[in-house]
Amino acid sequence: MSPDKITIHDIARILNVDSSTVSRALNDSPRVTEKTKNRIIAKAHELGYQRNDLASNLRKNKTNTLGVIVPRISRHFFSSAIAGIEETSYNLGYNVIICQSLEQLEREHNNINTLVANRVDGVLVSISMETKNYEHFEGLRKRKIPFVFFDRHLDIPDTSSVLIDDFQAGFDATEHLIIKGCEKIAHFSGPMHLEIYKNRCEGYKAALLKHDMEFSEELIFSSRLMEQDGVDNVNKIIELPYKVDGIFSANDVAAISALQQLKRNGYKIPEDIAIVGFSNEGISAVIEPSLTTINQPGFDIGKRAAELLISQITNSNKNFINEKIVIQASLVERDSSQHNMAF
Amino acid sequence: MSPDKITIHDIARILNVDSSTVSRALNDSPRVTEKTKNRIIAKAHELGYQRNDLASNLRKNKTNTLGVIVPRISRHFFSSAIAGIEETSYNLGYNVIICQSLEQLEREHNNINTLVANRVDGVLVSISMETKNYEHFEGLRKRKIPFVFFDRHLDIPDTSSVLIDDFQAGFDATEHLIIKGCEKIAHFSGPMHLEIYKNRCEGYKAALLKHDMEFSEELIFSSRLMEQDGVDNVNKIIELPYKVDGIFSANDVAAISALQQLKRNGYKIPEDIAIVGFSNEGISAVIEPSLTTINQPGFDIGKRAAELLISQITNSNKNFINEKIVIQASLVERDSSQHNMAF
DNA sequence: CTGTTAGCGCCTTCAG
DNA sequence: CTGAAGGCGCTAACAG
Repeated sequence: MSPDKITIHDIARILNVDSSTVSRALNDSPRVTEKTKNRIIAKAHELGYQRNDLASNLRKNKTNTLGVIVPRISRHFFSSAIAGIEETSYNLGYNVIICQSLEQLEREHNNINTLVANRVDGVLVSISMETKNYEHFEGLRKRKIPFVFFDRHLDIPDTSSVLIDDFQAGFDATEHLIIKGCEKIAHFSGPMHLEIYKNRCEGYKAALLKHDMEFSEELIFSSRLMEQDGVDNVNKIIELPYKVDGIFSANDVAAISALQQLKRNGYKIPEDIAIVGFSNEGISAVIEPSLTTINQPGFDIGKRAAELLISQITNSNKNFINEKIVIQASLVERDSSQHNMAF
Repeated sequence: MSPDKITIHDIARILNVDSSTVSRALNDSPRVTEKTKNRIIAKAHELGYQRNDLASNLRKNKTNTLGVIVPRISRHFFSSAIAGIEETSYNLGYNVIICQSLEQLEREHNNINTLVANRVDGVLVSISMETKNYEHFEGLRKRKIPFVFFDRHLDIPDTSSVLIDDFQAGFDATEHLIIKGCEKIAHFSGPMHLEIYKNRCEGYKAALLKHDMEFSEELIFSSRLMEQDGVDNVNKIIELPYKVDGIFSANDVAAISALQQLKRNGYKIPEDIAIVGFSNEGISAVIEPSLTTINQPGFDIGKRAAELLISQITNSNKNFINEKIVIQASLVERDSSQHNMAF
């Protein structure tokens, strides 16, 4: 007999029991004698048996697998979130299938189809920049596959999300700059149809309002989350007829490239211009202490999202309830999270 | 009929054909009339049918799924590699299941079991720091599941790997410092039982030798890839009775934390001490231009590894051949790879 | 406590 | 070109 492809039937035949007994023993059913159970387990081990989860899952109609869709795995925030998801899943006996949308709606659509075809028990998703409506998520709902948004979400009724309090974070970041004495604060934003960027911008505005500072559209710079954006924005800021002495960047990429571009132009940070940028575990470790950051706890968000999803899977009566977990982002001068130990 | 769980039998019944015809049509078999094929496809679409890949895979004994095991997803090099793997897999119709070993042998073992149970068609793995022998990979071989190492590998007969030319990279890095005029060059290493760190160190030694420079054990600092290591190493260097004017760090974490610690101590980079550190797409974008890096093309390695594995899966006669793809790491002053556009 | 039976949903011979 | 039949490997009812 070839050593690959041992089945419960092989074990059953060798031990002169029925395959269902083998199945029960291997699943640690209490309805098998300790003795036969041990015999079976020993033999299975000896033969190097590995259950075929495909068959098992097909039969049980449950895969213990979560699907995850992120815009881009290599963005540190998302890989941190995936690490959190994986950690929770591993502990709770779930596998994880990862998909990237690469910010494309069509791919996000395909990802969902793949996950459905693989009969995942639930889906965690952070939407692409192109995603503006939710019809493709209705397919999941129809199939009773629960899903939870994390970070980038759509405002769909009866849908759970794990989010950062972006309004508050934007407010804190801006107020921090105001308190430091900044008088002209620019804001680097992201695609404005994404809730997270809208909310961060609202926080920015609210902080200005609270401190009786003038708001000007001219100081809002949109962005496609590219490195070049930070450079371009700095070039525009330098051209302005007045002096900008603070920047609140809602995305880390622009914050860092802006920092470098400012330095190239002889600016001192934070003396000439203070910067507060969004960041997350790890990245802030490599940038200068001069750059204050709003820490996005990606790992924690992943963990919480996975926990929430799995609880919805387990208590199937709780599917598709509207549960919002809002996590506060913290303003830090220097990120000392343990997750920056390796990047 | 509930809208979830449509099967080929449902479609067959509605259309008064046999389920096998539906199966054929949906798989675009040439042995079905265009007309019935279209009828079937239209109806499937209308009902929102999604093939149950579990059943299909079980029957076909092929999952079109690759398993990936990495030490830690959130390390940027690995998330880049995963991005490359995912990209290739997506294009070639494969799914990807991701596992983390978290640098633990036991988890790596569990990961393999999980992947086997899920009947992946092949495995891509970068081993944990604890992995020193390969008995757990023999299980894969027995089951005829091909696997390919990338980056961190074991030297197993008849096993393919996609690697960086670490010796050459270490040599180049060190020679770069020598040419810049450094006379005392320290080396920050990693766990020495890992081939990659051993080879980088050998490259370092070879460069010193070529340029008639003295090699001293005192200037080799080992590391567990923690941020603290760079700090500790710098503190030791400062205490030395002679002046160290160059550092070649075989790991990015130590390079960056060392850079910061040196600055805290008033050193100017690269005037007082020049540093060359390993890095990879993205990370070097956030560090100072003063820090020269050896760029590890993680995305490319992932791509190549996935291509190689899938080709072995496809040509099953080519399984378990010893194919080594060696990729050159490039020394760059400033990484301008497109993949650093977002992190 | 163990065996028998019957599928999970799909694909693939083999007939017609 | 299409239908009938069988089985991938496993589990869950139902007997005994």
